[in-house]
Amino acid sequence: MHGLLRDYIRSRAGIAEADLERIYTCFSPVRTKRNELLLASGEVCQHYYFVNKGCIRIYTIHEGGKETSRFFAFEGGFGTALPSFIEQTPASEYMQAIERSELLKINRADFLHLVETIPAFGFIYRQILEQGFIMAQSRIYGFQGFDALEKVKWVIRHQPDFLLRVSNKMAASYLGISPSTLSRTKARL
Amino acid sequence: MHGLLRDYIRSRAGIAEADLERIYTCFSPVRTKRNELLLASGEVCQHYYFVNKGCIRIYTIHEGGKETSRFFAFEGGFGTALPSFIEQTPASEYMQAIERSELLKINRADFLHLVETIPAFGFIYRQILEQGFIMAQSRIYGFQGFDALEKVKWVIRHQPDFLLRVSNKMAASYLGISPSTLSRTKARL
DNA sequence: GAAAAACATTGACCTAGCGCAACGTTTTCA
DNA sequence: TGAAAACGTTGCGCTAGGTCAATGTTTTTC
Repeated sequence: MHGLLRDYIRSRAGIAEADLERIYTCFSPVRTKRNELLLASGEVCQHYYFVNKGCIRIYTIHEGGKETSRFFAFEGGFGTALPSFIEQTPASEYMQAIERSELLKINRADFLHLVETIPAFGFIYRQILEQGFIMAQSRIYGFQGFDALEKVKWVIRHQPDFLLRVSNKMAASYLGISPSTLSRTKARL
Repeated sequence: MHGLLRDYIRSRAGIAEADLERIYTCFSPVRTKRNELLLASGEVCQHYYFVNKGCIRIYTIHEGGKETSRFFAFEGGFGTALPSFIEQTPASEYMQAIERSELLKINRADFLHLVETIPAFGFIYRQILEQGFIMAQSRIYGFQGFDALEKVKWVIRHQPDFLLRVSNKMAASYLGISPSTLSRTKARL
């Protein structure tokens, strides 16, 4: 149950077995069906999720109903609606499991407590933030000035199975192009 | 000299006077002239900067010479080429003072040491990362689907003096539109 | 397992905004 | 302080990619 999580932590920081145990007990398993909503816009996010199996998507819906996908967490990744989770304000985003998934969730109080009392966990959280920051920046700024073809090539290079696991519509909204354009672009790869 | 920095820290975390002193001694003052380069692409970033007066810009140059501005730090803000600073890899970005500025800089070893030995400083760094992440996301994803006029209105609302302090060219490259389009857009506000 | 709903693909049309160029203004620096 | 370089603004033509709609395919639901 906690195998992937243990690997995640162990590979990033030295940690005592007792601390690992303490961490495990804070995470509880959740099973979802396909497209199950984990958080709706307007709610305050109370949990951080770790993906054992399946996939989480974070997205927003603009006026007019258009969706923008911000982030996907696959097996072995963490994900949450960070602004809401951190500041305990109503989320502007939605969070859903886009496949039948097995998740581990931890509530905010426990999470912050672990961050503050287990140095290795605090370190890992800092890493998550740093990496998230770096990834988001490189993806997004890299995209400035990319045309559709370059964006698609970029995602194929950096997340090879992304286009295979995610629907066209979601992938398009992640890349910031229309589904039609993504279709056309894939056709001429 | 350290007044702004003290305010910054004090307003974000309770901290002992002795720890504040320790922090000060790690920061050394730097004066720059207008457009002075602090870091060139390809170099490894060794310093974190705090802006006492003036402004720092982080930007990249694509093939073809086109610039993209990623981030501006004004008075009372922190800035660095984070990916390079964190991972000690050659930076893909440039960092410059775009005005005659007074900065405080701290080197990486001292910075990490403070993060690890002064809890309040570690907390503040985590806050910087969290806020940076949130800001970057909200700016960038908010822009998905914005047309030029909406982008300009957004920046006027969120950073009212931005367009006044930053050249058209830089502002345009920050908003992801061409200087011509920014000119035209401002003309019809 | 059949009807309905959502999705992918492709074609036709249209527009926001880009590149380029011209021209006036501001900044730089010797 | 004066020449040269950089910048801001505006006009013009072009194109990448958006919307809308039609058709076929997959998924959902009862």
